[in-house]
Amino acid sequence: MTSFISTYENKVDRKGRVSVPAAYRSALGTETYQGIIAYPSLIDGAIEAFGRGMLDELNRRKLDQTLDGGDYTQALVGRSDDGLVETIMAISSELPFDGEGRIILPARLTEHAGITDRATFVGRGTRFQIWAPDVYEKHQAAEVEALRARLSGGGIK
Amino acid sequence: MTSFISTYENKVDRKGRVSVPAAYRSALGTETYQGIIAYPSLIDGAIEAFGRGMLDELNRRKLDQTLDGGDYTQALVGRSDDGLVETIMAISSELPFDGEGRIILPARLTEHAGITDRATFVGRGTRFQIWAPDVYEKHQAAEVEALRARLSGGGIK
DNA sequence: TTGACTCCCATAATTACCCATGATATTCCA
DNA sequence: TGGAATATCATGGGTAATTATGGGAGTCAA
Repeated sequence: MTSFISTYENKVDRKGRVSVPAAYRSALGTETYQGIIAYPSLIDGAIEAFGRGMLDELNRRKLDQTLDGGDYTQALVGRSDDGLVETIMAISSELPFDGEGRIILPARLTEHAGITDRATFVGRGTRFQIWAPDVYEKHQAAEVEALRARLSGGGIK
Repeated sequence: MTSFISTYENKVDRKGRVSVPAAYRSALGTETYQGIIAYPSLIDGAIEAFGRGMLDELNRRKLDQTLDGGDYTQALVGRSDDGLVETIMAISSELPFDGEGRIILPARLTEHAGITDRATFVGRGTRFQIWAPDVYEKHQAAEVEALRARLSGGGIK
């Protein structure tokens, strides 16, 4: 199972290139396509990213579900109720690695995330995010604080 | 089931390496990945650690749950729970063993725990903690005292 | 030409890998 | 059963490989 964990802050050079952390690249190692899939987060001011394997898995399970449910129209024509997967496909970019494991972030994505010369890669298990460092720092502090409050309340062992 | 017990105090050398107690390593023996997962405790001034198997299990269950339920929204945008797994993934580090069963503690973690040249490994059953020896000593004394007070008061049945 | 992009090479810092040592344990066998 | 041979462990250090980063040369299209 590919698994993205930990956070890394890397530089974005003047050509717009940024190294994908080696740990993430090796997590993607088994995949044939050398690169990542990315799209602007629908919730956070960040970039969402994952491997092609994850994309295929999503499509496969979605197809299974529609076929098993007898919804052939949906399977063939590709229309679902919420259209989320189709929408994600539409707004996603394929970002191939160069020889050194770097990608070029399209302007559309850096603008959404407010990324200029530095980028923070944040592991989320099955996928990862790319943030502007200062934005992420605030977001993360709030996230941890909420979790800590919940833990001290005895919610998790 | 992997099970960590007892405490050990080991040296942190000038390269930042520290031996994981052999008893803990053999408890992890069945796992394919040779190393541990660690993150700063949200409650104590210590490092929390466990095997890779536990992390994968967390991820797998989360992914299956969201995809099998047809909840692509959660799988894609990551709001399938209140953020616990997401946050743990972000603040965790993957620490692989070298040939001698040592790990390198990232600065982020040693600073959180106040660890400099020595580290105390504390078994907690399914997981273990890493403390600065002097900090742990005080913490442990207080913990024992609280427990003693509770027991003598007849609070436990 | 001017960008935008890909491929290739260079480098400093970090990390991984290998071997060595002393201190404990453990095994073996006469 | 006593004691030597053998393992295991924590620790230290040297060296090769990897990583993140920067820049130049070549390609293609407008």
